[in-house]
Amino acid sequence: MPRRRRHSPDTVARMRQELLGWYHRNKRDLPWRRTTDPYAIWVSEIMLQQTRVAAVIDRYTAFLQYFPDIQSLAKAHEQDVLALWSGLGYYRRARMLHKAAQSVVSDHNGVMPTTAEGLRSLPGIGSYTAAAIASIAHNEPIAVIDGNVERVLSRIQGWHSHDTISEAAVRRKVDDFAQTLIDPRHPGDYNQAIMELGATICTPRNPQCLVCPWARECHTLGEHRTPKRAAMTTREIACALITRETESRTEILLEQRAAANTVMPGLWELPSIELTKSLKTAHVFTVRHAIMQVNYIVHVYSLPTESISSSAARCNWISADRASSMALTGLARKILTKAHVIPSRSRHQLPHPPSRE
DNA sequence: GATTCGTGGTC
DNA sequence: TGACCAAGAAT
Repeated sequence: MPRRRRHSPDTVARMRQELLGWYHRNKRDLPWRRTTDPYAIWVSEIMLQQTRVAAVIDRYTAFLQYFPDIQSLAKAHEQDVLALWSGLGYYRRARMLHKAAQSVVSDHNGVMPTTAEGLRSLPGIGSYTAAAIASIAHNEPIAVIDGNVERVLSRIQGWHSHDTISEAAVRRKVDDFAQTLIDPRHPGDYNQAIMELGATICTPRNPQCLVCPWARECHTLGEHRTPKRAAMTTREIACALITRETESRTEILLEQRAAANTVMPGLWELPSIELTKSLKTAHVFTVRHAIMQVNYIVHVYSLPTESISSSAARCNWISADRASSMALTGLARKILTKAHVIPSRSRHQLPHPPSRE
């Protein structure tokens, strides 16, 4: 027996009109909405994965300035790609984007696949990103399902997992509903519109139902259940701030994380030292830095070079000027900024172009 | 299906 | 103020 249809074709048509009308009146002016270049759309979608719009805007602009097309990205050094990603997090995204660009050049004659199915075969492009690029850049009528879409549609229908309905089953219902709702004439705008609604109106907390274009269709007006998260743990660590002066410049000792490391491989950070061996007299300051489920309390010590022993194989003297444009971890960037070794990034100052010798 | 991967803004 | 979380993908 077929499931009861909750929305007639008329209702679907009205919802499309309500959403697209709201979007055209309220959409934010974002840099990736000013282009139709599939490569630029791609870069924006990778950066936006699990990352807020506000954090992406300047990084997107800088990335496209230094890698304006697939060819320039494909021939870049990975360290320079990571340098432009420094501080954004989830660095695997940058490495996969780089590898995917090389794959497009070597295996696809330099031309990106144009369908969601084709895009899906590139590293770093999953179902969401494939649908986003195909719909926005090529008008393919395929619905995106991200955290926003899942929340918006679940709230409208009052869907949530419980004893007899698994999360996967809810997800399948959301998929079906999303694909029913998408406007086949304006798939890119429709997909961006429903995400924009989730990001600005139908937010996780305190949804603005009074101004929501879909309030009339919504069964719950903002109800949403989220699973509890694992508690954060706290860990105390220490690192060494070691500088030296040459005739013309300040240099800082930095250590490159091993390529085999599962976390942030290849990125640069301050040499770590044992907490117990740190000297109180050499203490500079303490910073807090949360990475995933761990809240780090980081003690920074100013130490002589000799205190870095046998494990210093990956250490290099780096000029302060160059350090700021390298692939630093977010923590290293935070410490070097606080210690005034490198300048803080102003909002309008783009990251320096990758420099290599 | 559950884990893992970063970071900084928000309330 | 610290928990929450943001346009996911890979394994």
